[in-house]
Amino acid sequence: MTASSLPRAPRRDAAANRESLLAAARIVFNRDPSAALEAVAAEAGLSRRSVYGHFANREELMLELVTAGGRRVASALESVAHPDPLVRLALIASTLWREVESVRAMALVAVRGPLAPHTAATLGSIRAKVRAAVTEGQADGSMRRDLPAERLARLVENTALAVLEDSTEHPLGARDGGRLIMLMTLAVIGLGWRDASDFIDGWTELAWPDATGRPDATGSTADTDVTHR
Amino acid sequence: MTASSLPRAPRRDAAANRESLLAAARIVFNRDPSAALEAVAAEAGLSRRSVYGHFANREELMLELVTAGGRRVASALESVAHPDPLVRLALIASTLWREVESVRAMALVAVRGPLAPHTAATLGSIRAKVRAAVTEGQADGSMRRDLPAERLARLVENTALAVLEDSTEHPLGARDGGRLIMLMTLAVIGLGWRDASDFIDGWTELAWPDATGRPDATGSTADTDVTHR
DNA sequence: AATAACTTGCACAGTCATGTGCAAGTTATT
DNA sequence: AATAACTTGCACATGACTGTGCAAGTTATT
Repeated sequence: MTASSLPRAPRRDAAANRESLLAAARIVFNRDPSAALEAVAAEAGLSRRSVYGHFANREELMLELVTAGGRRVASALESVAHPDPLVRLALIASTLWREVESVRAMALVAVRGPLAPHTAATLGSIRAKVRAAVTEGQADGSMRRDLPAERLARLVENTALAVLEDSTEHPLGARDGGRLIMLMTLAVIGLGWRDASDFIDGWTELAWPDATGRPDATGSTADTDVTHR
Repeated sequence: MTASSLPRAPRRDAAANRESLLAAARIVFNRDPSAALEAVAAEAGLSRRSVYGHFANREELMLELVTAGGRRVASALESVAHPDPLVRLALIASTLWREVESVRAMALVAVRGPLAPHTAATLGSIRAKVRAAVTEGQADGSMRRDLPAERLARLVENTALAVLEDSTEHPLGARDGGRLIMLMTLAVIGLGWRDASDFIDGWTELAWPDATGRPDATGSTADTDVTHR
């Protein structure tokens, strides 16, 4: 006796298909944000027509994709807090690394398209956090002062994206990627490479959160060769 | 008596229009690589139809744009040579800065599209140069060794592009831009910000080529505030 | 087993951009 | 002033993609 004598409950496999479509969209649109829905459907193993059974139109699919990603990223970033602005920046960076897929999807769509304003809202909260850390770091002398905070913040942001992008074409293990994005962030912010390495190693909160004691969940690509100093 | 009694010589204004179209294409496609030819024609003050009077099709326009840019960049880079790989890298960076427009146009098209192989050839020569400098720098200890040369070279490349892109939305004076792109390159390569600044100031060949003695040709945006240490 | 929920294929209308043909204009050149 | 070179506007064919309607299937649920 769920709800009196109403027609019936929606089928469960439909929800699954909906998820398949979203997953497919993430993959396909990550390659080419303007790919046809046909391609998405194919990736999901469904027909183009059925896409419209789950989403009103292309834009709604995109929106769903981006808001979901946005929520993930935003919630992941909420917990980031640390008195030292340098540590905080590194934490933001490595957090983003853990959300690569979401971040990339958003970044690609956010560039242009009708969703730009929508994504800007989510991306905006990240920007604010970065911006604050940078201003603080410049004030206490731990970050370079030869550039205005706004520009430095944008450079940090773009560098992170660059690492993220590069890692799609040239895959990186989870832990190596996390370290690399921190290294690059610290580099842009003004640290020399040895200082950056030492800095990361000096803070336990910047160590890779290793549930077990084993190497790497995502499989450490030999390519990286991050020799830790 | 130029060439016997042939029909006639081509008109000169036609060539001018052709140039207008190329210039317009550079502007429009820089905003949106997949913009319609209509937009390009409009930017050039011509009709869409006339585009086809100068170029067989969209792709030919693109090709022309990219090869022209490629030649400029390539020839500008030919003269870059220096025993010290760090200086060489900085020189490559600042040379690219001087070719922003060409570089951006190429980079945007090179990403995807049918011209990717074509641009790859031109970009390839830059890559090789960067790659060589990096390998050399790692060998003599002047560049970070915690990353494999390939990846480091790509990071340098992407960082330069990031600076270039950022500078379109947030303009930079010619000299400030040149300095910034060198600073970022050196940062990625491993130098701390003070070291990078000192390094640039220490080599006369890295000083901004000031024909006269006056500040800046492109107008120095107060935004930059590059306080030189 | 009955049935509503879902998928599919197809047909169709609508949009947008490309590329071409042609006739009528405008403009540089001789 | 004559004329070839060039531009323009319009019409038209084409192709890729979106979004919708509907009939005929398939499948989960009761």
